[in-house]
Amino acid sequence: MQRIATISDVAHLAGVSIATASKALNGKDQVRAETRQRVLEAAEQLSFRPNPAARSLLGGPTKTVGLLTSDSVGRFGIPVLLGAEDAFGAGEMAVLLCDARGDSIREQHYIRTLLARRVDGIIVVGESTDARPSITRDLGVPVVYAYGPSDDPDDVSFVPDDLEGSRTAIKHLVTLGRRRIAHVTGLATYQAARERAEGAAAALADAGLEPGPVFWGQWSQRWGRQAAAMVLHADPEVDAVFCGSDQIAAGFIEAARERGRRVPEDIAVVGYDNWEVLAAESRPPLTTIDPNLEVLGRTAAQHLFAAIDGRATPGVHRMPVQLVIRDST
Amino acid sequence: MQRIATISDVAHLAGVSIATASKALNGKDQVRAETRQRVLEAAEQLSFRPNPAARSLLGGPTKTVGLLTSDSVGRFGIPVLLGAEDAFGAGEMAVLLCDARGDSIREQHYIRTLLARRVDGIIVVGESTDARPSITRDLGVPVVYAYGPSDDPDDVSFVPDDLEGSRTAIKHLVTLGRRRIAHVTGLATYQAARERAEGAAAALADAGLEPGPVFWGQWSQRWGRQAAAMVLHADPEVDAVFCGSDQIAAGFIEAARERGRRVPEDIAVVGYDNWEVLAAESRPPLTTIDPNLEVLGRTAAQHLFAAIDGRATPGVHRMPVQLVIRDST
DNA sequence: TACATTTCCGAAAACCTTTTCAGTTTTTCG
DNA sequence: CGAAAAACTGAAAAGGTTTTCGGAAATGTA
Repeated sequence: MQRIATISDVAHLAGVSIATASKALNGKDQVRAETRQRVLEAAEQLSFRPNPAARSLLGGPTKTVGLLTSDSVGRFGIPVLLGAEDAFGAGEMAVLLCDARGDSIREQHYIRTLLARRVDGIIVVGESTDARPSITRDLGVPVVYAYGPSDDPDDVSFVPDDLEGSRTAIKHLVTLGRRRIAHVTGLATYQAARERAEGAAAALADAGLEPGPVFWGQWSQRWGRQAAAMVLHADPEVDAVFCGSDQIAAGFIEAARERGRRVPEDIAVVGYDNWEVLAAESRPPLTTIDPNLEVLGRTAAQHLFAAIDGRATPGVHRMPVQLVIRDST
Repeated sequence: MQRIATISDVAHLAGVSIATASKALNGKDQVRAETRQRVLEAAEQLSFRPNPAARSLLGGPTKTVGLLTSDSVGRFGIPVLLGAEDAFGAGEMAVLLCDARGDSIREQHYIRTLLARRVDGIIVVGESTDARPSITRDLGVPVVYAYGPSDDPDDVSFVPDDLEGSRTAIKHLVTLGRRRIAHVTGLATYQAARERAEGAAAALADAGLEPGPVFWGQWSQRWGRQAAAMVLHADPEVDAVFCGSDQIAAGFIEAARERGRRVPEDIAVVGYDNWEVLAAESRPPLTTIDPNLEVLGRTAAQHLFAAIDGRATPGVHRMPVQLVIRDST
């Protein structure tokens, strides 16, 4: 087992004092270029990494951030988390992972733990796009909310732009010449469902079409199948359906096919989420809206950096989403 | 924002020396009960949390572990990671998350970072059950491998027992009276595919049946559909198929149905992984093997605790898996 | 050469906690 | 009561890094 090199090992190898070594390594300008070079080489040779504990003892940054997920990291949390981890890794930050499992007691506990460890900032990853209680007040460290925004508009939040996403989906269908467009989505208790329906209605109005019916249900394949029956019965002439999730869309396609409708010839289907396993594997592969969650996570992380630097950017930021065109339209 | 209390604040408030306060707080037995009480109250009042940085500087445990994933995008890593996080959280451990994205340079970098931060131990979460190079040598901290074992048998590794899982699947089919059992699975370059095929063959032999054909392909739904055609063509009398993954099984079921075979009446199907979205939503819902990944992760974490305590348990430990019976058999 | 600047370097303090060791007080026992 | 043992307390050091400040060396000026 190799002993981990300390700065005094480096200083000794370079033949300078500890103080000089520190200054050389941190880019202070009181060191001759040639001396600095020697120190840097010594550090390289010993693969020296400053001990963050010692550093933070001085009151400096700990180069550590907390990643607090409110619910056991679901399907949506993961990419956000990865994007954030990616950005932090590049910034020499270490990420402390805390999964509160939807338990607010546990969340409080984790927040205290994170503060005791003197994290420089916290990212809160939500489980849905519904607003969640702010934890920012009096915390003493910057907080950025990703996916699920804070209920305090002065906090910094990043959410996917579902309004724009659903507009894009509808516009795509209209461009293809579809005129009778239904919308099948999840529970209206979800902000995501409400916003997607709202965006869809707005886009239909823009196109001079009357808003089609909205079918609210579960976020499941089963509901997609049920809804197919309802939609086709309610309006046999329907030529397109915009689904609030890929799961719903996958169920819808399946049931529509069984009823003899060809996709996309008779009825075009657009999903939401771009959940690869469903969207790419369904038959035909699904046109869908990709919420770019990894980019969202990365962006949130970068803004946490900024906030740590004192350049916070309050507000709920809507991140662009993307239309992924496959064979279902 | 209030200044964070230090132990000397506590000592001062309680009217004792710093040393006494420390001993009282850490349960050392050289403090009179009444003194201890006073200190504890003072700590409570100031909501004092010891600074882990200062603590770790002394060479004591940092109460921090590294969670190194080679590819956490993979859906297998996630539950393992959650289980581990769960166990650590309960043990007052903080988890440093590092995602090397399958890049060994990056992995080296992260390992150095973790060491510089003086983690007490590291869990390495693999992306597949194939053995991966050991990082344990000369590291100076205990390492436990979860899901993907180390290639060094002296390391501590935890993997799902695919051999037993596939035996269970076959036994289940045999119990149901099925006799002509095919096996459709992924690429033979995967240890998982090889072991599952091996276990299946062994179980068939145990039952006095001749091993059916094995179809190697991709881990995809598409391959499942293709394979259905091949299997049904090769042996029209086949009455069961054991698939190496739920994706394959889902594809198989779909294609079999299209060819007029009823599941499970004409042909029973068992999947592998218990990937909820596929297994529970397919029609009919899939009987499948659940590898219990979250338990595996938790167990690995607990054994890391043990290893940190000096009670390592070398070897590759095969963790039990579970048959989940649904409607496809 | 003598002096004033400028440049560079190193000693030491500070950060917070734990632990050791020596000193002080209390208790026990003959 | 006196001595020995036990119980308790506090000063100080250690751990790795950054920063401040004073001093030394090098350079420029008279």
